[in-house]
Amino acid sequence: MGRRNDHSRDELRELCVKAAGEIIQSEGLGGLTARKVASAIGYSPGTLYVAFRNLDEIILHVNGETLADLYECIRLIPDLKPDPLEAALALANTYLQYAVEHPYRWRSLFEHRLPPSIPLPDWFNALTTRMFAVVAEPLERIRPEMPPEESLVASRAFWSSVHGVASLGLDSKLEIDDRANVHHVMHLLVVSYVRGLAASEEAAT
Amino acid sequence: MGRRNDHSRDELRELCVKAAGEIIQSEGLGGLTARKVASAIGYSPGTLYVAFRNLDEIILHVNGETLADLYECIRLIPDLKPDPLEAALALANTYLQYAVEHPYRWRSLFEHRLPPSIPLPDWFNALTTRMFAVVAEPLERIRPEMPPEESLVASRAFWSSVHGVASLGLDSKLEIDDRANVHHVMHLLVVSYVRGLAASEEAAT
DNA sequence: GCTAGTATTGATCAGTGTTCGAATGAGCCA
DNA sequence: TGGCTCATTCGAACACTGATCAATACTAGC
Repeated sequence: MGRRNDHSRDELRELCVKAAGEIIQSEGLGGLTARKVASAIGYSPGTLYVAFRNLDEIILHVNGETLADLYECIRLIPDLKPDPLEAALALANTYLQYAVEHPYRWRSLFEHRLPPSIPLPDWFNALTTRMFAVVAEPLERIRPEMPPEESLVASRAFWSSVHGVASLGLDSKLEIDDRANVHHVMHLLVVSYVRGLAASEEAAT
Repeated sequence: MGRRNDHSRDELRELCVKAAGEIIQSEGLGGLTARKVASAIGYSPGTLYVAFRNLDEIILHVNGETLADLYECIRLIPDLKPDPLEAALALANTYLQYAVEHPYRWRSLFEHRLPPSIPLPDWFNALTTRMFAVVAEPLERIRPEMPPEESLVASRAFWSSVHGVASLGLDSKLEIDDRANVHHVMHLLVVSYVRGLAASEEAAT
């Protein structure tokens, strides 16, 4: 064939990301292949590589959408829950729920890794930062005197640990019976962490 | 060639796991291929498949060794640190240190995933359980009245959250400047969690 | 020295990401 | 309308992957 011009380059990129997202959603990151994406959008494999440098770049955009999606799920929580502990619990539960409902998309966020030399692009990191900001807000309400550096650390500690529980829990690496218990573990983590954070006037070493 | 009988089947398995472990250690899970393992032990690719069902099985054994290794690093900590908070800090720091020092081996523990239908073998799960037991002990000292189910949950919450911080931190997904700050985040997590756990007489919902 | 049987091989298969020369057809100008 | 140009698209090809299995080379027993 030759020039069809059915889609502009930007439309092509969008098509690729959409198709790749659907494949990841239903088959997982491991089920994603260049040929599948190509055939899903009705182009040949070679065409993917004029729209993106490689498959990694496509996956990165899918993950970006997932991050944005997750952000939408949590962004309003701090406003809806005046009580910091309740807000923290809602954030953690929403995260866990998202992971349960979109297991493959969520996993792709952590399964996918760029070659060690290549750093994540700025637009991607911005999505992460924005998310931490949502989490930081209720924690700051717990200890208003906390300096900004400290709140940064507190939000990272909180969000990573919530992620850790979700991650090991849903991978059944917790050696704990059923799924309900993952929620139990999450609850204990959040309650303890928030209570401990509130109790410590000086948290640094 | 034909029958060489240089090694018994068990020796062959050991050789494979050793070679695979070294490849993972230096090139990561992604750098592991059946052909590399075969050439490292001086056999042809086909021979791997008489010793193991597939590559996954080899990786599982490498991960098992890593888990055992990590266990050796932490097992004595509760005895050496009578103070529960100090023990918890030492456990978390040792975990983080292990992850920093053996990044590829450690990552392989979580990067590798069996097909969804196939559960982890019992001998592997036993290694995980054994590890949680070490972690549970200092936490029980914090709240001696805690029933066994509760201590199970508490140790899972603790260890998963420590893992979460290490995992996101070392993947530079924390959006935080330098590596020293990962330790800072870990410290805050442990101090807060332990303090909060101590404070809560009733932790369940 | 022969034979039986097994340990080992390596060519082979179907798949992967990625590349690039070749083919096509849209848009432009005479 | 005819012809030209060149961006766009294709798909064969490359080097690789995990896994299989008929053929082979060897050891052990007699």
